[in-house]
Amino acid sequence: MAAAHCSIAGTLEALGDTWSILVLRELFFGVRRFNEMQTDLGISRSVLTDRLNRLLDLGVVRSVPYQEPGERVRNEYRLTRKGVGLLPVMIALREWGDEHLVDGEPPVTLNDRETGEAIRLEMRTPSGKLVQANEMVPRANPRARHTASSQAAPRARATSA
Amino acid sequence: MAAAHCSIAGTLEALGDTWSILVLRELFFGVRRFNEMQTDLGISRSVLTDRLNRLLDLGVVRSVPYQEPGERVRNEYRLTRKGVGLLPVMIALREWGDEHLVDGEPPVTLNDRETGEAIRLEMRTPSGKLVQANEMVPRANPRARHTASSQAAPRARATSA
DNA sequence: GCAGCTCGGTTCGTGTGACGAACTCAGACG
DNA sequence: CGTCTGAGTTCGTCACACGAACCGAGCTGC
Repeated sequence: MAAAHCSIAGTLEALGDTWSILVLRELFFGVRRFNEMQTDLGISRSVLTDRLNRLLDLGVVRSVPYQEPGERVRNEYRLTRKGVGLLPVMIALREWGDEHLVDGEPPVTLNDRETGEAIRLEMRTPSGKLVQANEMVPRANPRARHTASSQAAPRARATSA
Repeated sequence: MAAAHCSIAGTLEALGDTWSILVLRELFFGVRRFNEMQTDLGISRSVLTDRLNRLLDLGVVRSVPYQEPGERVRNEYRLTRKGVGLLPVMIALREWGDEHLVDGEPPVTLNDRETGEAIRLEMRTPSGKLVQANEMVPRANPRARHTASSQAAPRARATSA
């Protein structure tokens, strides 16, 4: 059952539920506080509590005490380095949505802070060659120990459109 | 409630359930047939039927008749161009899992068919500048019509580790 | 020509988990 | 003292995912 023979399954098992990625999106956008996330997302409070705890357990998020003037100390949530590593996932989801779901201008963009240019994902080899989707071949790594032996063995077929 | 003010939410609303992305992973790996997917994934047959129909409705997948010699005509599933557009999402999920979940060799890689080199995602501007996660700023697009006015307005803060 | 096989589903009863609403708790303020 | 606010917790309900069983179209062997 959904053995992590490939890291896609592992990542989805960790974060693939209805809300985790949306909570992370809030954090990427700078929304860090419980109530703010809850009203933004329309998530139920109990589920938000649960998701934040799971993200803490995963080490994707950490909680940081803060104090507004004239308020008591409270906790807010921030991405860890591990959490920031999910940025490409966010960008990939956003790019696909912008291209295939939204008509007209995309509602949010991600820009280089220095030049202001929009940021896009590219698929390249280490030598810098830009690769298109139909030029790729999945390959099982012979050096990896297989947790689940014969599941979904890649066929070395190219992805066909 | 989870309004698509940003395409991430839209994409997740379309594909963000437990199984859709794993079904797509099977298709990327060349697994196209109902039973094969079902046993690979350990998904219940009813849910697999439902997910495939949703993916067909979305236009991410199309069904193609095929006939094995000495068998009747059956249907298999293939990615459409729109479906292939999700490849960066897959790669991003895999890269994160390889880096943060798997210890040791990653079980599956994606390689350039021509040179055999591994493929990685990079974040760049159109002018070719490579950008790191902490050099990015989310920005609301003023020209986009807002479906939900004040939800989760990006703060123009950088993502902080 | 009918029994049996395989693939690709559909049906159905059960259980987990997401939901909204209400409640709790700790400190600041008047 | 009472009230307000942010951050949760508790609880009853309901939808959806689950496994197991069933269905049915076409091919083969007898």
